[in-house]
Amino acid sequence: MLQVSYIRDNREKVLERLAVKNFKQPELVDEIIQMDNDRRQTQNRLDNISAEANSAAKQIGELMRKGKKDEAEAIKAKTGAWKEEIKTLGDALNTLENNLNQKVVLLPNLPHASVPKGLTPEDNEVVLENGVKPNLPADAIPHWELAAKYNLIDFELGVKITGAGFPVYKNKGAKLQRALINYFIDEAEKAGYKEVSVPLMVNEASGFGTSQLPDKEGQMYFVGLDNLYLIPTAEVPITNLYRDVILKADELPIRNCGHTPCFRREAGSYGAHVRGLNRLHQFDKVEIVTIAHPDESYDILEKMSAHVQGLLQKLGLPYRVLRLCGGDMGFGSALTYDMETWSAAQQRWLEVSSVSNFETFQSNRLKLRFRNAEGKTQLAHTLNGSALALPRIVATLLENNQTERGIKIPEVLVPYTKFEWID
RNA sequence: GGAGAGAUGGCAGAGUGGUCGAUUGCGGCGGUCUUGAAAACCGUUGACUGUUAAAGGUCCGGGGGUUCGAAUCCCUCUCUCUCCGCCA
Repeated sequence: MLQVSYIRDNREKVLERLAVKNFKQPELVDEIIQMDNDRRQTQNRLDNISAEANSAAKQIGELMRKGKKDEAEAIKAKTGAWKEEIKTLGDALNTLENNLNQKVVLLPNLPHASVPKGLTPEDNEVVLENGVKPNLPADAIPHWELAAKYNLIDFELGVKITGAGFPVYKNKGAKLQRALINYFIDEAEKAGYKEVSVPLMVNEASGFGTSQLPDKEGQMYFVGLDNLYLIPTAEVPITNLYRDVILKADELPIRNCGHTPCFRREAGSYGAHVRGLNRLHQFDKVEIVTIAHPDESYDILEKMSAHVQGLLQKLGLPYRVLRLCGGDMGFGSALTYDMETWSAAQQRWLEVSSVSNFETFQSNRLKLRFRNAEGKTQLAHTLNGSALALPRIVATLLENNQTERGIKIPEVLVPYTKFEWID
């Protein structure tokens, strides 16, 4: 959520930046400024009357104590009108604030200066490409066929017990999951991220804090009886650990990592591109989250990106890094890098990670602050990224590493899987 | 699920209608002392809003009410704890 004071002071810049994100309602900006003026005016009137009423109440108290009842009664007689006006103005202020908030929440974050203009994924900027795309034999098959051939994943069984998009992993397929999770966590810890294990359901306040709510209810599973949401990503609970917290400057940056399953309704998805592991309702992911000083957050974003790339390199997967264009970026992000691996059997890039700097967009909602050099509270920056999401990694590993003998497990994973081949 | 108790500043914990944004202790910060540290002593220490800076305003779990005046009284919601029951 943008800060109203910032919008007020930087109207032109806000409009210019929102245009990069192809924001459809630029008129909201002026509406918000106008509403904020009204709000401030009302607040001012309310404050003044409250001040009068407060001092009158004090006088009455004093007079009563001195036994000057008549004088006290005289002042009391005047308070009725104030009281009424305080009530009226208070209600008006409430309404104004609510209306204002409802509008502010509609504004996406302002994109960083380096974000390319553009509307669709085709407009994303390829930052770099790394690794060698394997030349598979002509009879190479996609991962869903490999999964069946080697009895690794049973999609139909998942449909029986839950529904489409909830696969059952079996045999070496299940072991590979566990190996990847442990490997990713170990690597994150080596890079300085402290592991946390967090709840898989969150309340509404948490959903709001990381900007899933309001508006993206439709993407999350909701447990109505208890008013809880299943997490679409560990970003939500891990970032919300620091909701309503004022940190010391020397505690920054705070780095956390965690593994969770993620639950996504993926309403509206369909077609060949969602086959197999390409798009699921439940999947496992290791997430890295950083709370950073604003001066450092972009350096840290690069480091987080480098960490993710390091994982892909060690796994021997060809990948590329995209700088998302304004139109393809998430609502709350200021700058996002997507990492995609090359799936050789499907002949397409698969997104396996997304690393973003949210600047103060989340922290303003979270009330996540730190005490700066002047001793004042200041909003921190929040960043997060997948390191990594499992299913498409599994898909790419299976497809790219298929040989006549079987599927070769990358060396770095062998200590975790305890086997070298799926055959 | 049943019964009871509770929610106050970073933490602990006072405060039951007025001078309370809130006693005190711990913690934090600054200082004295010390080669340095500890101890001791002195001072300081909530957030938001607002202003050039002040003043002022708001906040004692959330919301509503009573009153000239509410941390304090009333209603309501949420959460936490204890005991009982059930249970991985």
